[in-house]
Amino acid sequence: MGRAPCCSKVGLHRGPWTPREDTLLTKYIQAHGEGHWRSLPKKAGLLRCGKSCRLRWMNYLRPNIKRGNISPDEDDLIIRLHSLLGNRWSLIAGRLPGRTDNEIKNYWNTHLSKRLRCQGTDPHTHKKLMEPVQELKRRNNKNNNNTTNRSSNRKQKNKSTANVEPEKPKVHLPKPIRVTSFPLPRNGSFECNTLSGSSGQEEGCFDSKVVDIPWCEFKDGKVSFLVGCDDQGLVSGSDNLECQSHLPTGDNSLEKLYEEYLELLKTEENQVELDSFAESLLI
DNA sequence: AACATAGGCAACCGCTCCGTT
DNA sequence: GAACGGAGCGGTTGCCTATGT
Repeated sequence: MGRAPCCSKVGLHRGPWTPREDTLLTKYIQAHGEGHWRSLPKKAGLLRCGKSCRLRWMNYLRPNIKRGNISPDEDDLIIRLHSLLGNRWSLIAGRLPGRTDNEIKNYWNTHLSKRLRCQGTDPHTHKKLMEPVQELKRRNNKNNNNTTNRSSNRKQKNKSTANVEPEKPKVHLPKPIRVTSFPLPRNGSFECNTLSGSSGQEEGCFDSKVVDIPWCEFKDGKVSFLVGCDDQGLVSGSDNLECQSHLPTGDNSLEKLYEEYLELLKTEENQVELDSFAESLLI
């Protein structure tokens, strides 16, 4: 099913955004709301592709975006979520208030995967490696790897990993349910008072009619939730349609969320539930 | 001080999903 | 059911900065 590119690339700006472009985009969205990305640039007076506008807004201009300073708690949560969900950055980001999928993806690739390797854990499978990989000192491969440019270096890196690990068959994982006509900010707030779409309002949340429940499944007439949908802000339970799923946004609440998550992981029963849920996502 | 290289991150690309016609 | 368009996602790239020699 071929399709035309999302926009004509002729005459469009690319590369880093200027403050002026940021302002134009922000003002337009403040006035007209998100969505209609394809037509937005023209209306906003931007010479940008709609996708580019969307990305810029989602990752940098949205309100309540946290930048940098990922806390150790967040680190740990990312690692645990990755072990459950794999590279499904948007889902992981959805559990971390104020964080974007792009930021988490970058952070994973540049920090966490290395750290895991150093700790003797395979960052892909989260299983123990035979022996921990020594932390690579800067430029320690100068003698071993005489690549002169970055991209070939990267390609080399990819090749070498491909040699180590058998190539995984491409599996198309199910996406989270999108029952929305309005894009929900993924910075931690989503609402699901009921699945019929009536929404509670939370301070700081966008006005939304959205139910975006990445970790819930319908099975045998029951609805099961994993994280973020029960009255503790975390996991589990069936027949829990009246879930309170407001993810906390404050520092303490993130801590609380994390503690509850750990608590959940401690119990074998819940671990099984988490595992089976994760499996259900992968099938 | 100058250069080479690795690290980090913003942005792009291509693909898939979903809703509409 | 097919075609199409909008939107979202994950992988990859390219540029700037930091650091080592």
